Amino acid sequence: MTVKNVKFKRLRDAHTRETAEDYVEMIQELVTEQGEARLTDLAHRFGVTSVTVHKILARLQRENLIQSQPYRAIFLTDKGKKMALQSRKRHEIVYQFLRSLGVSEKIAHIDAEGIEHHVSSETLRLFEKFTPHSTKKKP
Amino acid sequence: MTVKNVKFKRLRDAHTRETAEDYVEMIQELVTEQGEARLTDLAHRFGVTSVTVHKILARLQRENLIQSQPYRAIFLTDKGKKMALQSRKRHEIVYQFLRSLGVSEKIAHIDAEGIEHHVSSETLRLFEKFTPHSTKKKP
DNA sequence: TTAGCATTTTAGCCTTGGCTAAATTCTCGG
DNA sequence: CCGAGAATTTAGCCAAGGCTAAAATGCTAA
Ligand SMILES: [Mn+2]
Ligand SMILES: [Mn+2]
Ligand SMILES: [Mn+2]
Ligand SMILES: [Mn+2]
Repeated sequence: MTVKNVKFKRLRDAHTRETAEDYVEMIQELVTEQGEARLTDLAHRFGVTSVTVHKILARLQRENLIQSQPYRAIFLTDKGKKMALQSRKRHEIVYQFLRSLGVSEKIAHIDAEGIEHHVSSETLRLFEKFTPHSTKKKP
Repeated sequence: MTVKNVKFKRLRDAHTRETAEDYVEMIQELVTEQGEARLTDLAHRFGVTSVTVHKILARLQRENLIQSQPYRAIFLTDKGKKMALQSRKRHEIVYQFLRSLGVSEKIAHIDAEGIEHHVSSETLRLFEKFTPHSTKKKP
């Protein structure tokens, strides 16, 4: 592997991580919203079948990101919680940065969902730096 | 597919589009640099085996993006050229925008390689708008 | 000219993320 | 309690993009 194609290696690795990041983020969201995440909720949110979700969850469990008993709800492990927190933070920074440029809410949501998996920490810091703080005052 | 999850737009489809974009872009680059693109060149540039390239090229030919005879060089079709041009333009805008924020060359190259596939035309226009023109003067 | 090296192709394997069909398990209203 | 409907799991299919091993083809230098 030459120095030139390191960037394509990163891209492939990013792809294998994207699914995990989106899933742990969504599981966290569901647990916060409604106390637990069910397979069916995930299928609805991602717009795929329950079978697809089931197989992805098997991988995430194998990778020690989630924990669940057969026919029961899904919860994040400590490792999963850590990834979810980082992913959510990254997602939010990218989204707010796009909004600050003037990207519409709808498009910012769509683009952030993809971009979030490809921003290095260096780029992320710069996105933060150039996002005006909202400094919302209490009314 | 509800309106809520359009943003998750079938990860697999997104990935197959990304591969096509990177390949036609690279083929165009090789044709410009050295008159033709060979399978081996692509394998070297992407850091994968020639077998992997061969299979991807079969798909691209099936999708009418490239054209080639057995054991000969690979060329873009008109459709492929169109995609390559758009991809190259997008790639360049993303790269220059990241550089203008202060992202290092190395990291900007890596991040642009991933981000380029996830920026809508709306976001792209705003990236352009906020990238200072280089206005390099002749010495 | 041709032998050997380089390139391309074929065969066959794997993992991931899609799907449908069907079996299993759970849960809740009557 | 119990059965129906909902949720989950299993089985089996597909395509894409990875790989190694080996066969086929192309090319060039001696
Ligand atoms: Mn996300
Ligand atoms: Mn995402
Ligand atoms: Mn590119
Ligand atoms: Mn790319």
